[in-house]
Amino acid sequence: MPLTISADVVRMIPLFSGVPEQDKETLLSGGYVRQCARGDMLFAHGEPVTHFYIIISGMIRLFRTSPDGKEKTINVLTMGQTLCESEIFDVCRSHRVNAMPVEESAVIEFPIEWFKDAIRQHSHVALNLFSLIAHQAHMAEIEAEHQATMSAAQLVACFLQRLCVLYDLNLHDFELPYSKTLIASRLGMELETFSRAVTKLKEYGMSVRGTSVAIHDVKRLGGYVCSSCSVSGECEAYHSLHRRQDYIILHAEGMKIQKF
Amino acid sequence: MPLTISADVVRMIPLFSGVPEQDKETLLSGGYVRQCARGDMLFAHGEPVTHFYIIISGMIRLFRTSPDGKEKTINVLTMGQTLCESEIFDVCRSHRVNAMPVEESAVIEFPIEWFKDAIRQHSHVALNLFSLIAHQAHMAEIEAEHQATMSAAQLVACFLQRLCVLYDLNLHDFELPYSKTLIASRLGMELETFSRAVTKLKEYGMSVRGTSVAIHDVKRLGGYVCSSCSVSGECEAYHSLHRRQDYIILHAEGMKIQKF
DNA sequence: CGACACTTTGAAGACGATCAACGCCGGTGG
DNA sequence: CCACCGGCGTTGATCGTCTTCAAAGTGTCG
Repeated sequence: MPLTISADVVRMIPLFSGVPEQDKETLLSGGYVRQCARGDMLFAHGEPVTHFYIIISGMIRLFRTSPDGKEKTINVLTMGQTLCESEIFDVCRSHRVNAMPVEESAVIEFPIEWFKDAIRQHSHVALNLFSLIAHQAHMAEIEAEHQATMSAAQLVACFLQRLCVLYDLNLHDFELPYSKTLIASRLGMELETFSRAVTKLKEYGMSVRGTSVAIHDVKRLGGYVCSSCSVSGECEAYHSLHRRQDYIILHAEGMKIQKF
Repeated sequence: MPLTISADVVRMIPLFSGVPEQDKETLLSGGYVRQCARGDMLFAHGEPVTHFYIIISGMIRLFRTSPDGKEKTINVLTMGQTLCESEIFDVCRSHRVNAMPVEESAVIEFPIEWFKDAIRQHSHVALNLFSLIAHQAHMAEIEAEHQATMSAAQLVACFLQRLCVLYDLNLHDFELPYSKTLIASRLGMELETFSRAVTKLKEYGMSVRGTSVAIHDVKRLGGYVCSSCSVSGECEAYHSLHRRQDYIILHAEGMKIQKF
């Protein structure tokens, strides 16, 4: 059954940013709320794409399995974020990833045909979806570049600082939003490698105790660098605290120079 | 000055696929042809984004430079492909990459405001642009996953087979479209590593002599696997020869098992 | 023929994966 | 209350892979 979603949650949905309240209601009324327990599959790689999803609570992990049984986490999504943005437009109508809640979660699901029709009639949402996908493409490119050029320690330093931007956390003292095992998998490295990377980063002004992290010296860790001006180096630390995901650390410079 | 572009070239532009001839003409009339010599910069990382580009001849390399002076090639584009698809929508109005012709090239350039206006009036083009960006996002994700999970030899095997699909080459005998140095940089590895990877692949049914490559045994190299059905393994080799870029090798299975 | 760009090969070193052992903690059952 | 267990994370040792540096080989074009 359609269900009223708390206004706080609706405000967290980037897809709806700037969209008139009335349109949001119309759109939400076409969705059904689905609860999903930790470990259930929301959908699996290869299954036909039937819905578009908006997460309203919890945390969902996207991952792929390789033939030798290893799992690579593609991303971890939380409240307000969406699933299958580009899959619903793919000529090949099946899921490209597995989606599984890390913890008890709830999503709103929209039948794809209904949803495609809806965005045709709500151009503002279409535009948001467009910039969302454009942004994802950008981030994925950066990700690929990082994987190809950065050391494990750099990847970790970069990721943790981006986490702070994304979740609006206080750099100088925050809690990891999910387990180290999950972070390691997200970064495409082994848990042991992650653990050692963290140890290394302690020499660079970062302390970690369980899930509590404190980054004392941002600049020593590489600092925030806007992906668009990293060449000229005009970006300042904290440039990124505007909760803009496209500010990322492109190069943890200090670390590279000091070759730890 | 606006210039008439050969119909053959226009047919190669995915952005225009399915668009009425008349609309193509209208759109093209808003662009100016720009010649660009090998080694010139078409635009540089950090500069303001002023145009949208369609390549009409030659080959253009996108790359970024890290603070320690290393260059990472993001992609190599040829006739029919476009530049700055998502950059023109970015809130941060500056280039995210450097663009430099590998060889004498020509592009049509459109002032971004004019172009944005044009796609508003040509919904078919807008839709094409949308699916182009969605596809790029997908490929970038795959790329990041590959970088994180594949060995150098697997990356090379995968890349070469994708090249054949992309450029419609005969797997059993084709010429590399660009230098090994460029391919290595594109794959984020050193030239030496690339060279050794190729040597290794010779044991797996591939011969390379200069720029001539022949893949004798596709299945031994990992084969083509559709990214959407790789789990079930129902895809056949040659599944991908339909010149569909979204068919890629997700896992070079044989190679992994044989652990070369 | 020589200059130069491009590529290959070898040897040494850095880095990450893997395997194994152990510590820590929260929960369950006796 | 304690013993046991399983999930999670750390640490150490070893091994394979990729980078780096150095040298030599190949090819093309003037």
